[in-house]
Amino acid sequence: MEDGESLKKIISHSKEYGFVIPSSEIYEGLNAVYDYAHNGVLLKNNIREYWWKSMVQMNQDIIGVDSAIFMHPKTWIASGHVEAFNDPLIDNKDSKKRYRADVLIEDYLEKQRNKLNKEVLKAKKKFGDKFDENEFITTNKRVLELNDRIKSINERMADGFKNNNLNDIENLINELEIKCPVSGTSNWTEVRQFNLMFKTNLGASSDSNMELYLRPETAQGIFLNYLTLQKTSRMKIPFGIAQIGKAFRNEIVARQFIFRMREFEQMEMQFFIKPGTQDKWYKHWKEKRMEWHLSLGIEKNNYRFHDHEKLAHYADAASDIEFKFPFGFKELEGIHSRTDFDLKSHEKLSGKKIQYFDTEKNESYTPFVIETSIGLDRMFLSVLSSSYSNENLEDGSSRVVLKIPKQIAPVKIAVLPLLKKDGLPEIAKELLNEFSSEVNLSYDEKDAIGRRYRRQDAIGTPYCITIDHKTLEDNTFTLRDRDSMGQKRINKDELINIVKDELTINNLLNN
RNA sequence: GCGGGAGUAGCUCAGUUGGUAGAGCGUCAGCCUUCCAAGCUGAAUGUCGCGGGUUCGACCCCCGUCUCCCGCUCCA
Repeated sequence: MEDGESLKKIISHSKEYGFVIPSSEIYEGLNAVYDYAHNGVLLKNNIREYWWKSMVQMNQDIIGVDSAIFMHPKTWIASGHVEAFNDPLIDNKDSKKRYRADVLIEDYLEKQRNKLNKEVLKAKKKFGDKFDENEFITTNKRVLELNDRIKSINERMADGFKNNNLNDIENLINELEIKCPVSGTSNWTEVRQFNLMFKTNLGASSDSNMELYLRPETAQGIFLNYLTLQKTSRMKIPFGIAQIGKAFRNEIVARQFIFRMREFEQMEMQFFIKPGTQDKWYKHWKEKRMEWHLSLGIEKNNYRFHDHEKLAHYADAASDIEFKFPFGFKELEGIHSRTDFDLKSHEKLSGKKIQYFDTEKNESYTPFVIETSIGLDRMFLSVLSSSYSNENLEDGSSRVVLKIPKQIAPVKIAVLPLLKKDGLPEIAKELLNEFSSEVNLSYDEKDAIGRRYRRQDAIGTPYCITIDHKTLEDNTFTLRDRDSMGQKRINKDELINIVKDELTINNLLNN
């Protein structure tokens, strides 16, 4: 199947069977905003629960928090988002390529510096011991010009960026006749500012309000609360703080269904460690997190690590767990060694001491942090896209089946009376009542039994239980398996065991 | 934001050189049926993405706009 095709199929299947639907559709929808319908919520909740239990409930050294989406605006100054999330961008009209305007100038500058270095090296060789770099630069006319140019560009860039003056940046690009590396032309659009954080106002009246951002990541809610959480839970390093919540980014291009949305949900954990131990813990969490993914039982080849070469400003090591989505391998989860960057900058900006006191050594220090951060919506899409399959059956017919890992399937068992008479529906409903507090069930009495099986296949229900006339005599029923389509006769005790052994999230956790 | 493609019922799509819409599947009601969709009968469902223009008349032509997919771009 072609990639584009298969994503399209998943999108329409998602809608038709109540997983994910476009937001505000009666008003023509909103770009890259989606709502989760009934089966979608069930699946999403299960993934969330699986993550939370395995990270928090099963780790005595990890605690939880649920911080507010609104945070003090200074948070984002300290975190570096105010600076780093404001990109001036420019397009080349010929090549249709888009660049960060400042990077374009930086690259140009880099070239000039290389030129200068070459000249210096050449002269060095020529003059040997007698060479004086400063003298050379100030006396050689050509080199002096080059040096002055570099200086002046540097200054202008600093000015332009300080005042956020897009015109300055644009003029500089035009003056320097910077060319697009692809088209080789200087046919540029104007420079535009992209702010990747959503702004809103706190306070209803216009004179008393405060401008703030919707959080672009949940991590800062952990860092700001780090010391209070550590103290109130009496945690000792190493320990972690986990959080699940929404984050918002005004992406330039939000696309590919729920893969990149402007409003999304993160599940992340910040693990606080002693400085110097980051290599060990980074490795530890990389392995741990991969294990977690693989324990779901989705084909192993769908996952791979991607170690970052270019690191973000806060990290000293970073790796992604990538998943093979219908549109290729893309980031599913990030494991970052964040050093003490965040805590240190909050400490600096707030003036409050945010350190850990080590009672054994009687000294305090700023912990280092290892972060694991996974997109819940991406996880959802990975489950959905890897479980979707269109099977051709021996009898020439076909079926669409979602082979979702049983333990996180939205509906675990469908209870189906073979006929809707002779008391069969009544027995089915009794079963429903008996098990619905344990697992999510569904009841269906409409249409031929085969059709009902297919309906359950389409939403990924692992088992169907069919009540027939024999049930009236001996209390047994047919158990039909989603993946093999095989059937067998079981009694209620056996059903209880199946529920207990196969269909709960605890089964995943105990493996 | 650029380029390409697309938007008609829940889904997949058809639609006569412009005369205000159809099919299959699905859904609902009923019948028939003792285990893998496609037996029978009946029914509902669309401001043809949205707004404007041309026209006596627009799903169809023109302009704008929104949304989706692909490529580029961007990505803490």
